[in-house]
Amino acid sequence: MTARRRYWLMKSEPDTFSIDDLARVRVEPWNGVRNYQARNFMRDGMQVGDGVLFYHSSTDVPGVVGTATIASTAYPDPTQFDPKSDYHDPKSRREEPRWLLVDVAFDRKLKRTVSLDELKQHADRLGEEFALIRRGNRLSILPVTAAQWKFILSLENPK
DNA sequence: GCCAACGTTGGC
DNA sequence: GCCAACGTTGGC
Repeated sequence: MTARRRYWLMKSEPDTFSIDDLARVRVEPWNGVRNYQARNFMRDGMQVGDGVLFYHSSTDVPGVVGTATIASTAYPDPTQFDPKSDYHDPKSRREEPRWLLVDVAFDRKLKRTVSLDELKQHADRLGEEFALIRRGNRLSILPVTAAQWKFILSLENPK
């Protein structure tokens, strides 16, 4: 039985891990997520084969820069147990890991950045409830509908 | 660098 | 279980 393909948006700071980094390594364990809502999306929502909009945050022009594919279901994030890691969580126990990750595989880099600014200009098409374009949104993983996915990628090609 | 938004922590 | 203080995210 195959679940219908779902779509997600995943943020990354390009100084830390960019779309070019993903293009180089091809598959990356998406470690460091320390937010329960984002974790739950990985744990309860993601399936192998789901589509990912790769988003650059905290940069000159924040926006969608590429696509990727979910390459594993969720499993424990090893960095939570590493005292030397920035992502170390001393309260997490191996018998009951608090934080999970999924593997993300490179798909392609967009021909240009579809900027946050542009997405905001199309709020009517994306829907007011689309969390990315709402003020104060800090969630690093968000669900995207099939219609949003299609529309955002259509913006890649200028008219 | 500033600051609004908002999730988390901890005292009560 | 409330909520103030604190820390982090992320756009600008």
